[in-house]
Amino acid sequence: MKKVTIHDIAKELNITFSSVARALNDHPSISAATKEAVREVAKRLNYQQNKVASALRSGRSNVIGVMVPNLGATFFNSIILGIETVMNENGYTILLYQSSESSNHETKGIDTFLQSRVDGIISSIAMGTKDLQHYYEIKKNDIPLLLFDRAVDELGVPTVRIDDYRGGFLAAEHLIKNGCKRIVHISADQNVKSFKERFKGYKDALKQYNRPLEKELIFYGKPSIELGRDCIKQLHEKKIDFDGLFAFEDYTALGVMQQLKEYNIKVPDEIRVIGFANEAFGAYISPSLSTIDQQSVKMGEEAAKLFLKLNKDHHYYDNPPEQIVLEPILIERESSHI
Amino acid sequence: MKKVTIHDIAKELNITFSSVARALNDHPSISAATKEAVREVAKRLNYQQNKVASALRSGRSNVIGVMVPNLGATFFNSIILGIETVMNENGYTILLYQSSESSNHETKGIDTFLQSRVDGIISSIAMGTKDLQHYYEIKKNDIPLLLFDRAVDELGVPTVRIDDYRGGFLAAEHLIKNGCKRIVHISADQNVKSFKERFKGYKDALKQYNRPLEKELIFYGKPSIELGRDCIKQLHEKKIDFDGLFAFEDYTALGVMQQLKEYNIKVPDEIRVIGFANEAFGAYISPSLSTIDQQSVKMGEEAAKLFLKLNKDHHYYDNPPEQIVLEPILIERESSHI
DNA sequence: ATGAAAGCGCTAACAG
DNA sequence: CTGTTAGCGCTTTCAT
Repeated sequence: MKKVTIHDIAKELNITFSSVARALNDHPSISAATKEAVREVAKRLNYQQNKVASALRSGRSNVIGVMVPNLGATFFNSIILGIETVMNENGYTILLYQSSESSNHETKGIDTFLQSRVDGIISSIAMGTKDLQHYYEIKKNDIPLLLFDRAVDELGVPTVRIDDYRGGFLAAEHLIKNGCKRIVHISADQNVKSFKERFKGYKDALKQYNRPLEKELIFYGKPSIELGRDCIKQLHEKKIDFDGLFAFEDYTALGVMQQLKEYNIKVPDEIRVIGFANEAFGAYISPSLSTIDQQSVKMGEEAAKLFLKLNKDHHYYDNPPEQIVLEPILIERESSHI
Repeated sequence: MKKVTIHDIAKELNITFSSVARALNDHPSISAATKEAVREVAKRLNYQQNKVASALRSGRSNVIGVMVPNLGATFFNSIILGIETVMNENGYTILLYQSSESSNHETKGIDTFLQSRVDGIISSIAMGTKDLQHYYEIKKNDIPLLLFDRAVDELGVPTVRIDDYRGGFLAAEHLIKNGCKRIVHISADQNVKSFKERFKGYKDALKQYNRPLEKELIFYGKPSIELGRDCIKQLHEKKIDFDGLFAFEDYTALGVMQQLKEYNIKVPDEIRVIGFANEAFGAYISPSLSTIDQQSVKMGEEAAKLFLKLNKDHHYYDNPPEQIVLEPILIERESSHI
């Protein structure tokens, strides 16, 4: 079945194909009668606009490239949900790419986006990315770029993230207010900005409430259940005394709770625990896990909205890059309650 | 910055743009020397192929439309992960669309896919979809269509799903083997095929082990924690005796466990519970939840692979539609163990 | 092995 | 209000 084009419609009506095109695009200088007739024939012939041709000619594709480090993470899936919802309402479609935290894949994805002539790119930078060359390439091509979560100021593009510092502060403050005197913090690789910020929030909360920062209460590792268990084992072996624990992400906090249970140490009675990220499981384990919500769906929505706002008049890069910072939300559950 | 095209490269080398095109596409009848030279200049000028033009002319876009009912569900996110991984390795990019379980949205999405001249569509049908018109439209356009999970035979297209019947059977059989005499089943809307099949598996397991099917042990409702709690409340009020429970999905099973805990009924000692879907939280609650794994990532991978295989020689619809049925996997955890 | 030429289906500037 | 015309950047057939 040969695809029907505007030429077929034109022939049917004895008008030119450009009139048809205008009618279909609801151009003001086309009579209502013609529009009506064109639409009728278009429907009858089952016409489908060829967006590829349209994109080639007009230079606009109505496609947005969305790049995430990891499609396996709830956080990024929620972001995609937010972006897709808003973008779709505004007539854009999502071209999806996963960098798998690799700079190479990321570069390939961005190449694909540029080659596909996307109208913009919304991305969260892969952990493996040191050289930002491929991101500069986007700007050089004058393609709107927006970064979320794993953002970096150096690029000078709009960003949406949450206030990790504030999240860390809230978590630590919450434990302090719940009577904790010696609060352990488990963190990770300090060149991931969010983790560093959470740590900083913790430190400043201690300072503000006149608590000392104690080296023996700080741990580092890779986000995992195992990390949490290990830390508790170490604390136990070294007989280090503590009554609160703030883990930089929920799975680590989960490991902590599991290991404490094995040692028969009661949460929250003896140790109060809080995580970060508000993973789905936290509400269902017992005791349920207090945590900091990152508003991931909202982050996606805000990213899309900011993008659309800045792109409205096609002066995306004209002003200093706007930065949206979302408030983290303290979720108080059983694990931290006195 | 004006985009560089094959014409620019041609000018630079004093050859025609068609030679450049051929060189870049590694056409056999181009000398190695020319190819080399072209590639060098292309790199130097930072040439980026315009896929839009290529797609328009060739009729192939290397884009696959992926439609899911709900981007908020872990299940579909895992499927997307599987599809993206395999498709990406094979040079395809994913155009993503969410139907939100609405037939209208779904139709709009499929229109977009067709207008974007995708090379194929991989979809899971929205719950709200009764009329399959828009899916027939895809076939009429001779665009390869593959359905996963929410598949329907009527369309006569390749499908990938898990054996829900077998899953239901495995779940019920597992409870029987763990000594359960009276097994409750919670299901839902029986016009969702998967749910009906799970129920059928349950019934046949009972039959095979010479257990009667008892109406008072069967419940229906909308997948939710509340549903699980409600059922337990009803069973409790009516003082119905039971020692096993198979919920058609994990959140319902979670509600069951929560309510049993409130009644101080011990799982698994007094009641053994199993869910379906292997949601992330199941491993972390206590007692941990036994369930049936749906192999969602694998389902996505298999969908992509089958699509690619059938599309290899561009005779996608030439043979009777291939059906892949994945085996559900019984995950034995604490909630069902004697 | 390379060149010439046509055209995919549309948008948009210009002309009337 | 409608028609004419010229491409967008590429693939591909037919010549040479």
